[in-house]
Amino acid sequence: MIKSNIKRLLQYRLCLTKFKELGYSRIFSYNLGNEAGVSPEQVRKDFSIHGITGNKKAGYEIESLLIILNQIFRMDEIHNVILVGMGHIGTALANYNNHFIGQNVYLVAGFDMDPAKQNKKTGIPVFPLDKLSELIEGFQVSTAIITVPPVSAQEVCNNLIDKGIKGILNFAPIVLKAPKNIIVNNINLSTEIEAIVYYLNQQK
Amino acid sequence: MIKSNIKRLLQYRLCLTKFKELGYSRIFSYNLGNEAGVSPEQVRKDFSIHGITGNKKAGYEIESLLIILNQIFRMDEIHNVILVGMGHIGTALANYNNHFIGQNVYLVAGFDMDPAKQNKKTGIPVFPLDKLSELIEGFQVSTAIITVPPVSAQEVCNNLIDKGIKGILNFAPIVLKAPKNIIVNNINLSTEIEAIVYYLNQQK
DNA sequence: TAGATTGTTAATCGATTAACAATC
DNA sequence: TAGATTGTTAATCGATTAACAATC
Repeated sequence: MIKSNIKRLLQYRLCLTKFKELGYSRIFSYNLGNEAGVSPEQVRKDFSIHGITGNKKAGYEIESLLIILNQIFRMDEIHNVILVGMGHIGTALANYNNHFIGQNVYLVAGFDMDPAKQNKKTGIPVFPLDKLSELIEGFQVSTAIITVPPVSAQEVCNNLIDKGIKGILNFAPIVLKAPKNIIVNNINLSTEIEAIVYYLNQQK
Repeated sequence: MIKSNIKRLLQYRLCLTKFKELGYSRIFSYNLGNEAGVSPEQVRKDFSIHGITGNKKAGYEIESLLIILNQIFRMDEIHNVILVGMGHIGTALANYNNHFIGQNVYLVAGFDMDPAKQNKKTGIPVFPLDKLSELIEGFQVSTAIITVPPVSAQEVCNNLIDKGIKGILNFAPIVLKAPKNIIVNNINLSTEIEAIVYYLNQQK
């Protein structure tokens, strides 16, 4: 499970980029918290955890904050990512190419067992699964996105780990089982909608 | 923010459906926890919170568990959902029609300001934004999905709330601001990948 | 019955919030 | 300087885990 603290830091980074584009050079915890939807104390605490300090009177300098955050998240290095399953969601992510994912994160290849999908025109080249090893090694990929149907997700997951993948973002609606040293982030889009429906009914 | 307890209950529901299809009629907290990736104690505790009880020796009956969960999440009623922004992600979700979202949750209409997107062939009809009121009222919609670019997301959000929407699933990479009575679930896909990259580097 | 499983209470853990001294 | 803001410590809150009596 991804820590809230980490998610918020990444959110702060987005907000800071926005403030920078608006021409700001310094910012207070209050402004950043307001933009990120959290309290100023939470912002300072989050920074404190990672040893990030500001200026007692003048808040934080946006530029240096961004540099520190980029270091924490290794955004100064290139991270190649692959995607398995060129269905609707997979194709959508591929069409963003490296735009949906952050700075210096690149979707270098897609995979699908269906030859028709392999010829499909998307933002990234699509290969059959027997090319996995070759491309993972060639592009030095350690992170993969799974967008296959739930029945085949665990099998694909095992296959990816076997080929050297260490981190997985899974969109298939099952909880993937993997060794503890593998980072698995399960996202279930239907659950996110159903939870909203639940809370709406709670209000009544 | 969605409680973990609620997310897990929805996950249990998926697992139970799977077990049912495999022909099982009863299940122990251990089996369910194993499938959902949590401890048996966590399963029992989650059930306990909602007053769900099993049988001291024979575990839980799958069929009645599913009935109770469906009641908790109002899955016996129809929930119509709309989607604003027919870009890559929006189109992908629309193409699933009501398959990506749960039982009795239907994507009834998409919206986009671009007339070209309005004619695009997708699983759902696409309208200009001035039809929002008409369709929200006609289909009695209270939940919307936002898949527009970040610059227009807050404006779309305000517009939706103004038209009577009470719950929002937001894929735009900003934290939407909304009154407390509005349920907002912000999902940032790039953050999910970047968090994995972070944890992978932590291991080194 | 004996053994296994539930349901709940208590203990622990972690995360958020509050408070406030330090200080720019 | 006075006032505002940070950074950290302590307090609170909530969620998870452990323990175990009840019991099928």
